[in-house]
Amino acid sequence: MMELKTRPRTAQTLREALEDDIAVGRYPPGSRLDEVTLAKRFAVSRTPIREALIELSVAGLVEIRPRRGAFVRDIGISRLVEMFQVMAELEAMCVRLACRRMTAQEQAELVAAHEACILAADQQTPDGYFHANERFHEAIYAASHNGFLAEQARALQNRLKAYRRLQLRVRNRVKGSLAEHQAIVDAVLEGDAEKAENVLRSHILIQGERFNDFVASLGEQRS
Amino acid sequence: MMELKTRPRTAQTLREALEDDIAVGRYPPGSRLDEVTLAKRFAVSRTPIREALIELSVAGLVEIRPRRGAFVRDIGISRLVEMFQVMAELEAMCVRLACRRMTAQEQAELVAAHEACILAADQQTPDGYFHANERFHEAIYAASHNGFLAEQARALQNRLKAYRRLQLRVRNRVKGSLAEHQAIVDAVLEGDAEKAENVLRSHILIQGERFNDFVASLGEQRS
DNA sequence: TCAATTGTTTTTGTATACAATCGAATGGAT
DNA sequence: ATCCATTCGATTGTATACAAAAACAATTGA
Repeated sequence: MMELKTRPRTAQTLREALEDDIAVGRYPPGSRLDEVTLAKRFAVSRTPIREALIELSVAGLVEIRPRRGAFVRDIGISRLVEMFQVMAELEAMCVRLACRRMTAQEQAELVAAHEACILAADQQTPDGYFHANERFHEAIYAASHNGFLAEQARALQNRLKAYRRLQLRVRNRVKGSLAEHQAIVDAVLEGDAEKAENVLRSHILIQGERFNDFVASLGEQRS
Repeated sequence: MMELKTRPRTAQTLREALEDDIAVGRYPPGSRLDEVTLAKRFAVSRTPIREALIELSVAGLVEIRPRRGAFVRDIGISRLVEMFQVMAELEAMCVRLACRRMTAQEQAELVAAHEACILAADQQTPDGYFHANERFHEAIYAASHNGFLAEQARALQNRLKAYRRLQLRVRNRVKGSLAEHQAIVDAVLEGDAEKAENVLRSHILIQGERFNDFVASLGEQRS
């Protein structure tokens, strides 16, 4: 047994805790989320656990099959590609708007985030790059000045988190990602909305494709 | 008092029932959704009511302020415009994909839906047009062959339902909507993805603008 | 040996009971 | 009369109890 009872100090919600556990692979896709087990783990009753699971199911991370329980949603590769396609379009929309509306501070933040990415890439710390990358994209969402769009983008990014993380393991992907970021920053600073949009769109789409390759290569190894 | 106890025969879920009640204006924006009242109305305990409210809050229709209850989300005019902007982009993406990938049956369904719209418009029954219109857009979502995208589009359309309904009351809007539909169908049949995308995008955006006008005109009346 | 049916056990779904918090009302002081 | 504090009521959040359904196991029959 010997389970850690719960996450220590941070007063996050149950939903967030479960979200992280799923993203980090503690509960792998397809696995069953037993209510009483979770209740014991977090030292609460089943009620708040159920409520958290319902939230996650609406958010799409978990699938609740009536009368038989909650399962970590196992996203097929084709659906994953679909999700990256939508993500690409949302982000493209974000930069397009950002080009027109972003303030000087927001431009500065974008550049700063980009430089943080470069730094993190130098240090060969993939997790560091992951976080810097999140900051970079967040800067774009915020600069769109469309709060609803930003929320949608964040929500979807969150759902894809686990897969994006994996994706960075692909050979030379960090380097490529960085070059694409550079092109995006350049286009934004030039005010070339169309170019920025196109570069960002393919920056995201490429992730879906690379992930596809990644999975395919796993399949080859096995055979 | 004299409340109807619950919707009669249809075995919809609690969430759907509340969704409809909100869309139809039974619970206007900003109003409080008292758990015990709802529980009595639907003749269930608070537990399933709470779970439904949580679903609605994640879906964005309801806002849960901790320790003080659930409220029908009052969407400000500017946020509404933001939502229509995103909706426009999602639908544009749908037709773009649909142009490339739709089957003959799907084309036929789109045309059929369009004809149903014309019919409903002739009969001057705004609610009839509303439903025919939903069918038309659903045809486009489905034809995108991107299941995730279709889900997102449906979800957002659902959130905007109440406002789209109101919006059709604007003078000559049905006529204009119909003309736009015709242009979309034409472009799709020609296989002109770019044209279809642009027409559909402005078809949605116009709704946000018209809604804006609508609200503004209400303001004038009051003063 | 395998299939099917029945009985047991586990787990979800719902109701109810209890605890904690918020807000309104009341009362007192300036 | 107004403002602040305290108390009481109402309502949310959580725990527990109960009902119903599904998964599982065992036993019986072919």
